[in-house]
Order: sequence, then structure tokens, then C-alpha cells
Amino acid sequence: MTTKNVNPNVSVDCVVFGFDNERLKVLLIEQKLSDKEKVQLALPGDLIVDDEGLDEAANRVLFEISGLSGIFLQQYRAFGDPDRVSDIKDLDWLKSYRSNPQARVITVAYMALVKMEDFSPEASSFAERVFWQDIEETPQLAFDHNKILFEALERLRDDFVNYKTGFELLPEKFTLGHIQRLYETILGKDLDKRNFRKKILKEKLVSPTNQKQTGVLHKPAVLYKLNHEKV
Amino acid sequence: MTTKNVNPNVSVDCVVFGFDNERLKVLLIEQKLSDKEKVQLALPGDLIVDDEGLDEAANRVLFEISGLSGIFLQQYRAFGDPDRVSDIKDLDWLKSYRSNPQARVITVAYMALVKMEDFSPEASSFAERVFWQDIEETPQLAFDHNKILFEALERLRDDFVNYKTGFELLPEKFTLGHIQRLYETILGKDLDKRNFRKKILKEKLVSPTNQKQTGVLHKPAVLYKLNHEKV
DNA sequence: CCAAAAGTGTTTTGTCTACACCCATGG
DNA sequence: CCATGGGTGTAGACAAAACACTTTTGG
Repeated sequence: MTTKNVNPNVSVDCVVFGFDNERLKVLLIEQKLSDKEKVQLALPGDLIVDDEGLDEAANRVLFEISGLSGIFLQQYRAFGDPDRVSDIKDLDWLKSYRSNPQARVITVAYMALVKMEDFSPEASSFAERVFWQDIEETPQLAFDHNKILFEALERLRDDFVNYKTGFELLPEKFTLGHIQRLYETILGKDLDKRNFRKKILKEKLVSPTNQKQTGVLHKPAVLYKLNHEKV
Repeated sequence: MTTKNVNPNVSVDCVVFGFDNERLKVLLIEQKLSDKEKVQLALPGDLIVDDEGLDEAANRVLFEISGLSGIFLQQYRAFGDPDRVSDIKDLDWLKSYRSNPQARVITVAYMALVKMEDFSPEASSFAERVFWQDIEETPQLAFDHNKILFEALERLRDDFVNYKTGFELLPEKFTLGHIQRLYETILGKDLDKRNFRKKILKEKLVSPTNQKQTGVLHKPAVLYKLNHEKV
């Protein structure tokens, strides 16, 4: 597919995780393409533009589809197999959106955790539609995006084993039960309630508010908030 | 420096660590350049060629300067600041070696640990000279290579804190004292001999041979070897 | 009064740290 | 016999894991 002496296209792709108090979600887009038959789902991403750093490009992509800025995006890997975008299913899109469609595409992958409540998806130059996808039911994605997503998930789990992250996925006020469900979802196993609480409280990354849950059909839980100074 | 609509150059750079039983070393090259006044030191690296994956390119670079293949190279970060190669000191080299010298260069950084005894440095297409540099005395390097090296070092230390890596830096047969000196060098602090031995032996990543050191002016130590299955 | 999740301590187990002396070799 | 690093065990502090019952609310 590639031709001699053509510099590669370089893009960034963003794996944006959210959590709805029940299941882990990832932000996907529907590619913009006139032939509706061939539209595919993909991770949000775009070619970098001149004079733009990689982090900057990733922030731009996230901003364009969400209006969010200032979110912590972590670069975790570059993907550059020469044939990673050469699958037949991806050709139409490449032809419409790349000024050098014959050149390979190297992508730098970023991941971020966001509160779903902060999020208002917006169509953009590269996305017809933006939506949250349940991670357990991820469909086939364009290019090698299933692989890119899989590696982000592995990285996410690594970040969770030391119990020091993930609060970015929760709403402003949350219960210890919410955090525990989040950890259980991401680590894929049940955790002991008492031990979990001891650990989380010892880290002092969250502190109780003087509010409680309302409208639940059981004993209402104390609401906690993030200790921003400590994170 | 950059011009509109020119795809970036993409390179790989390799941070190759070695250990001489005393100090940590990194492999550097002297850039090939006709004006000897302007020659700089740099990490070994090269533009990727068409139809070559990123890992493949990194392996090629390492092979060209060392004859070594099959070494585990770990990608750890892409660097893509738009002005990372635009310093005046770097211009001559860019002009002689880049078919698109006006385009920015995005580089994907790899790190590797090698046994110095396996290593025979060789000049190559991009290197006039190849040599081991003591890490404590690293000079100014071309481009942003000091930063790339610094991040590799941080990553290396992270990999060491759990005491499960680093044996790649040691010769075929080594003593527990050798491992301890390696860990002390990389972690930058003294470690308790008894506790260190307990930990290393518990991991079962090394096993004793029935040989001992010879020619040392103290009690000869048992030689250990790597348990290849476990790593 | 029932269902559902919140909230709460103690015991056991394993891991990490600190610490001091004798041993085998070459010179 | 001296200098040099090799080799060994134990006690105390701390962290992790296992485990069951009472409480508060809405329905």
C-alpha cells in the first residue's frame, strides 16, 4: 500500500473511559462518510496538524467531540504497523479523509478518564456521531482500534491495582459503594467491603461530606468527594 | 520551521543500557557529519523506512550498531513537540540526513537492557562511532535526546522497584553481589544484603549453578544463572 | 416486616526492616 | 595473619486478608 519516500501520516487516537455506576464505557465515534453502507465505528482521533504537539493534538480531539478541556490525557503507546490501516474495510474512509491516502498512518494513543456527567458529546470534523459504548459489548472497530482499546484497558487495570486512581470516573459526590463497584468492574473481581473501605480511607484521597444519599431503598450512604489537593 | 501540508518524518531512538559491574552505561553514537566541528553525540536512531513497523525499525537500529538481534526492546514513549529538532545546533545534521529537512520529526523511543559482554559496537549508516557512556557523566546530546534518556532512566527505575528485572544487564553467570550492586546503582541507594538476597531468591528468577568465583581475593561467591522460563 | 445496601473490628497471615558475626580465599 | 566481600537468622512493625452481624431506609 505504501509508496517509496512518502512520509507517514501521524495521528492521535483517544481512548476515553467513563463509568455509569454499573458498567465501564468507552467513547466511540461513527466515521463521517457519504456512503452510509460503509460507515464504521472507531475511536476518536485525527491527524496531527503542523506545529501541534502530540499532547496538544490529543487534547484538541477530545475537546472537539466533548467540549471538555483540561482533562488528563495519558499517552501510552504508538502504533505503527505498516499495514495497520490497509484493511479493505478502511479504504473508503482513508480516501476521503487523507491528503496522502497512499501513505501509512502511525498513531499515538492516549487514554483519559472522565466523569460522564461532565460530558456532552458533539459531532465534529471527523465524527458523524459520538456515543458511549459499553466496554463488554465492543463491536468491531475500524483499523486496529480494537487492539488499541484492548491495550488501554490493560493499562487501566494496571493503574487500578494500587488503588490510587479512578475517581475521575465518578461524579462529583459519590459513595464508598460507588468506588467499590468501579474497582470491582475494572479489576473484574469482588472485593471485601471492610478491607476496601479501610484502604481507600487510609489513602485520604477522598473525604466525607455532610450529605447522604436520598431516594434509595436501603440505608442511605454518606457522600464523599475527591480531595483535589492530594491527587 | 515546519511548512504546511508536509507529513512529519518519523524516527525511532533507542536507549540501550549496559552495566559493567560498577556503573550504568548508555550506548551513544557520534553523528556522521562532514563538518567535524559540528559533530554531536546522540542516541542511536533512524528514520523508519517504508513497510517497516516501529518495533522492527528499533530492532534494525540496534542491530546495525551492535550486530545484536533478538534483544527485547520496549517502546516507552513517543516524542513529538513541533520544535524538538529545530535547535540551531541540530540544523546541519538535519540538512544532510533528511529528505524533508523542513518537516518536523516525531520519534518513538525504545529502551533495552543488554549484556555488555555480548556487545560489539559497529559504525553504521547513521553513526560514525558507537561507544558506552557512563550515565553519570552524560554530555549534552543532540535534539531532545537528554530528555528522552532521562525518561528512559525514570522508566528503568520504575521497573526495578519491584525487583523483577535487570538480569539482562548481567553476564551469563553472576553472583548475588553483582545483582545487588546493579540494583544499588540503578536505585541510587544502599540495600541490606540479607534482605536483598531473601527477596531475589524468593522470586525464583535466578538459580545457583555448582560453580564458584575464582581469582578473587575474598571468599568466592556461588555463581547464579537466569531462569529463562520464569522471565 | 421485608429487602437491600451501609456500616463497623478483630484475628491471622505474610511481608518489610533493622541488625552482627563468622567464613573462605589470595596476597 | 590480614583484608575483602560472601554468607547466614531472628525479632518487631506494618500491611493484607478473612470473616458476620447490626443499622437505616423505602416499599
